[in-house]
Amino acid sequence: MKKQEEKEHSECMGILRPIRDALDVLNGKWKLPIIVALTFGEKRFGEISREVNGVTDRMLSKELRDLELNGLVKRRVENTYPVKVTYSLTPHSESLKTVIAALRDWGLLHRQELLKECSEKDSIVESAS
Amino acid sequence: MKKQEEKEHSECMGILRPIRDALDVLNGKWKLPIIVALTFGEKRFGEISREVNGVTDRMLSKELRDLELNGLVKRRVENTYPVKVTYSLTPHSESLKTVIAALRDWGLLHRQELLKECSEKDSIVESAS
DNA sequence: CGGTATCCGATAGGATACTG
DNA sequence: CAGTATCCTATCGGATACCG
Repeated sequence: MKKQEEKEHSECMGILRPIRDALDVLNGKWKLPIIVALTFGEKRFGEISREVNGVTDRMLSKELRDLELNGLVKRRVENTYPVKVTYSLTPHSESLKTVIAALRDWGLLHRQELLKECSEKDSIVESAS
Repeated sequence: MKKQEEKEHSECMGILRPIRDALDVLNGKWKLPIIVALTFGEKRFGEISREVNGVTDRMLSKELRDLELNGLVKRRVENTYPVKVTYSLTPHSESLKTVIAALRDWGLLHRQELLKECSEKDSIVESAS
């Protein structure tokens, strides 16, 4: 039985790892907003900064580097003066769309569910009063 | 044109909110492991504690409360002595399975992609040496 | 058994100033 | 323009002790 439990555990880990990978790639306050901003076409640092409302240069810089390391964003530098840097989504980032759609759909469904629960609780409170 | 930009922004926010909701529900180091543990059937606090490797009582308690508030986990108390508390997944949590599957699939795909990029970089380094 | 209370270090992220 | 450096706060999560 010990063997069985260990097997169950390692199976869990194997299942969990790719899910964690995916969540980690999307996690953080600004990654999604940045990705969405870039879906409208390639943009320069300053443009993204203006379109993603509230992001600081520091965070934008950091998150863009993260996304680039994950192969979702391409950084291109033009050696003009001043330097012009443009960011764009990679082909690989296309594969994210299904995931994002799944998250969005569930997010909407979930909100409905919470409202439903809420109104059920309300009616219980009402009937108790 | 200002109007257009504002419209674009609010549309982004509308798209982003449910995605963030979904991500927030799954976020945290222990939520997924706990959910997976409970897919094998309803379990007691101590059982989950043992099966989810490395989690502390504090975190388990907190995350279970979070999951319950989000309507994904049901907490049932039996008034025996000592008290027996069992946790189980709700019907609503079933709807998560598609999302988790999407995340897992993409996580696996993404790992392949990173390996591919890596080997491409390697061959560039090799050809440069 | 099923937690809570307290403390602590690590990390995420914001504000501001500065640079090639 | 496209960032970096520095500092600061808040939240996350671990360790340990305790409780009904």
